[in-house]
Amino acid sequence: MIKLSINDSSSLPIHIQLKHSILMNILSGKLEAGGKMPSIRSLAKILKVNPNTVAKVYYNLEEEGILGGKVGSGFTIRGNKKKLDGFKTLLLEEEINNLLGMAVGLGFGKKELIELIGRTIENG
Amino acid sequence: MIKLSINDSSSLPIHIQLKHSILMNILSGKLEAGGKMPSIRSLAKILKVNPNTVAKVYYNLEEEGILGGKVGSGFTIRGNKKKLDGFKTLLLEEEINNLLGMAVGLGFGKKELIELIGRTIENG
DNA sequence: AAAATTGTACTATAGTAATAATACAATTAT
DNA sequence: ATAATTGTATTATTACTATAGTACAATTTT
Repeated sequence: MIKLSINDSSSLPIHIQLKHSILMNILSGKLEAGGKMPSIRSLAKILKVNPNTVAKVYYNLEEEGILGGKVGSGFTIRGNKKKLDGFKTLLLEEEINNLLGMAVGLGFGKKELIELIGRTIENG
Repeated sequence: MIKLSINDSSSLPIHIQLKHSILMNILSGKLEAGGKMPSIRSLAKILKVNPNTVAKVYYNLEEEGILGGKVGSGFTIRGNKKKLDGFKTLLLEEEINNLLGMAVGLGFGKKELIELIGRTIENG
């Protein structure tokens, strides 16, 4: 089941959030490779967002080879398992590095950080 | 030594990036509580950014009690060690939860994640 | 006292993001 | 065949971000 989210209070533009959200759904397998994406109009309606904005995201993902679109039949998720798996690892590593950068910047040591992460994972 | 950074290719607006950057400098102790901030004009010149944008960030941090400004003498970093430490932990926990959310969303297990983090920390 | 610096405030302009509305062509469903 | 759906494209409008320029009052420096 697809689950997309847009946060109004986020400072990130909607099309960036939506792209990220769609990517997450594809990479997690909620949207299967080869399967069909919701139509631009239907998705726009569900998310209460302008169709132009959804189209923009779809076009963008098409340029990156993640989606393929045809008039009349809609957008399809392009297989390319390798590329998708690459994205997956890349995305997570990027997030880990963000966390690491912040922790180091704030003066946390490695041990301290790992400990805090462990605690957070257990309590979450 | 203060070290601020603005990324042109980021989707986040400059004033958000700058606020975050300043906050990091304060929380890490690079900018001491009670110390003076660079003047709006000088900081704007250094970062090659409009003075209005810097002012906006300073006003914003003033509202949150992090900074205090006076005409003629400039902005000062409001002590409140407790509040600053609170911010520090909050910021890091938020980042950890971001990572966790993404990992879970992508289908990674706790063990898998901790292992990957550990490896990334060592290799970083 | 005079000059320089600083925060504060305002107007104007340009670019991007997002919305609204409409139209057309290709495909699918009936 | 006809109708409905879908991608594609365009124009207009609004809001936000950032810049540029100017001006004034309070403080600091000289």
